[in-house]
Amino acid sequence: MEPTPVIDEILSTLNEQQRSAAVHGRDPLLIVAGAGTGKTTTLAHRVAHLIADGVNPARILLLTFTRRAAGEMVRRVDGILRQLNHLSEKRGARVGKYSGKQLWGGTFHAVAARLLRMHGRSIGLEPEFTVHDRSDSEDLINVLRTELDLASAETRFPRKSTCIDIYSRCVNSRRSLQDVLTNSFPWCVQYADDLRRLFAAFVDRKEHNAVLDYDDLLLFWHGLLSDPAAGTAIRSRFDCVLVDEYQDTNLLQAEILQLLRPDGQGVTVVGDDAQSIYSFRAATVRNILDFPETYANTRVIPLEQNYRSTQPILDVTNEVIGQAQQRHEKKLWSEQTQGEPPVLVHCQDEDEQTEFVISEILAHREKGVDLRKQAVLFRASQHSMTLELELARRNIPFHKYGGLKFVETAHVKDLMAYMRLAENPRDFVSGVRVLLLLPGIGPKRTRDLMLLLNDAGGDFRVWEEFDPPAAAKDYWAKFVELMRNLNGPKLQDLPHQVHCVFEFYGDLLQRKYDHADARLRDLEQLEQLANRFPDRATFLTEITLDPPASTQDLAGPPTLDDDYLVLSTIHSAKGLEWDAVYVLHAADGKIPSDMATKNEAEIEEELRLFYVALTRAKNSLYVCFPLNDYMPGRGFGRHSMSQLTRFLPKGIRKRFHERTGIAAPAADEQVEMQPHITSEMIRRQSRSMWS
DNA sequence: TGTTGGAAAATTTTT
DNA sequence: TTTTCCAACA
Repeated sequence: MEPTPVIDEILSTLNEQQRSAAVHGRDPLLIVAGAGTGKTTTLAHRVAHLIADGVNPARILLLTFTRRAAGEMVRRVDGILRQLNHLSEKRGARVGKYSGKQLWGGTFHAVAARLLRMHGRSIGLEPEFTVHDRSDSEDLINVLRTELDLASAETRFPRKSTCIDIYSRCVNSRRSLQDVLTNSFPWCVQYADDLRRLFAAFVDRKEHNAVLDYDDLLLFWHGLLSDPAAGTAIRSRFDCVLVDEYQDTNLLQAEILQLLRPDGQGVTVVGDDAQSIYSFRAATVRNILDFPETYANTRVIPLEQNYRSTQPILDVTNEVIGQAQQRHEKKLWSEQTQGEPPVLVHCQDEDEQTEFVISEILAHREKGVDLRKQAVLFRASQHSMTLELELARRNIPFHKYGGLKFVETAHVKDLMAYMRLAENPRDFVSGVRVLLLLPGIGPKRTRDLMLLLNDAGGDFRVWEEFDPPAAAKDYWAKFVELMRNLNGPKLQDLPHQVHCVFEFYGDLLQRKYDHADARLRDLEQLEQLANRFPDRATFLTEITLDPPASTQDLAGPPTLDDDYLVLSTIHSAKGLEWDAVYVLHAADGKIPSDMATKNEAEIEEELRLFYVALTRAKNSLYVCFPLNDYMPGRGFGRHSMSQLTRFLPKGIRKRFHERTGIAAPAADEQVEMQPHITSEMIRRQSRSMWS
């Protein structure tokens, strides 16, 4: 079917490169989209065009990096389609009603979970599996490490998180243990045999417990596609597959894409090699660089016109990324030739940096730039601690993205473990977590009770026979009743289930943790959150695969007059933009991070990360660096580390306006401006300090 | 089972 | 400097 004149009209808002990407046929397509070049717009128009061209939206798969990105994409596609329907009707053209709501969208992991619940049975995977997050996997590794007696070796065995890192990298980069150890974890090579035993047990145990972890979701999806019957079934579901942020996919994901569309027909990938920042998760920039060789007849379309930043900012970002050794040459340009030069701020110490950033943010607000149009970016979550305290003290609302999340706090994990054990009584890690909360019950009894439950086929009634130790007497009967009720007919309603767990667990929480009040309020929020999910399995899976990124996400859609500043790790800022951007701690040791300068490849990734931070800015860009700073393990002082980031050599510095920070007011002055502190501020603060 | 002390190791980004 | 791990003890 030829595109209608109506769709041509809608596509007329795109520039030439964008339009040719949108109307490209079914041959493999690689869109190399520089920062701020209208990537989302282009992709949304392409999807709308496909649908208008007769492709059933339910047969389009849109793989994104976060659920937020997926939601945004669906919203945009739907908007374009509504416009299309409207225009067609006005012209009296006969067109079917199009909708973007039926699109398959989500992260690789979320889509994997959906497909595995639908088709898993055909490869012998029961659909009732629960999903483990990273810390659950660490817990399981820890159990197995003890069982296999690996911990008592004379030399120190790698810690549990290192074990998971190694395992995960093997799976996601499709490389052998030996290979991964030699290249990425050379100090663990001596444990190769023990690790192999450990991982074998890990795989067995996950199967036995009916759980899948992040890596399994991809691995099993890959397996599903490799199976002749199931693979054909999945492949026949989709006509087109579009992948966003392709530079941050790993080899396993690239193979999944290839298995989905072996000939590349209907495949579109979008990305920017200059923004590849997830190699620690085994992402490889080779996926996007090698795409044209992998798929025959690939058309490569670059997007170079930037609609986000002013030219003075682009001049700097172009030069910064120009320092990279391996990249696709491209020069971003903007029609907005005028603008303030970016500012390089020399601060004596972190307090001065904080003072400068806050006063500048307030000045911008005075000039009409809302707080929500401004963002403070940093390399590591910890880097914003001082700023957060000061913002709270001055009553300036903010939201922090990245770092420790709500669902990773111990009390939320506890509550979720009850729900998960009810959903899947074979889930050993969740069972252990829940049982250990009871006084008088330790590792030994926990193990026995879980084995008992397993033998009973997951029927919690077997626990009624158990004679609890004195300390657990008060709790045991109530606990078993709770677990039975969670799976009984009386407690169908999900928020009510959460509430019942809350009532039982609240008591234990107060015995176990400090800040009990704040934690209890978190759990109330969780109860509210449960309202948004249709059933328990969906709730558990979604919360694990896409946890609320900030506390704001829990409060529901923000109201219009709700203005707040954004604080974010650079990683979590990917794909976003603000009028004014402040980059903190642009000093060697922090950017690039001390921990990521072992080799050239790592340093180059830090450079790209810095590039991502700078390219978030539309009009104003501030890069701050404190001269005197605290460095872990070295104490406080003026360090050689604390010099301006190596990513801004003299030549590039010339493009900045340089200035000094603002000294913090004297101590007594500060006391005078002390505002009232709300519980919300304290909660926000304390939350970020728990682990 | 639960707590405590001491030694050793790590210190970032996240689906 | 702080966190994590493990062994010994109550």
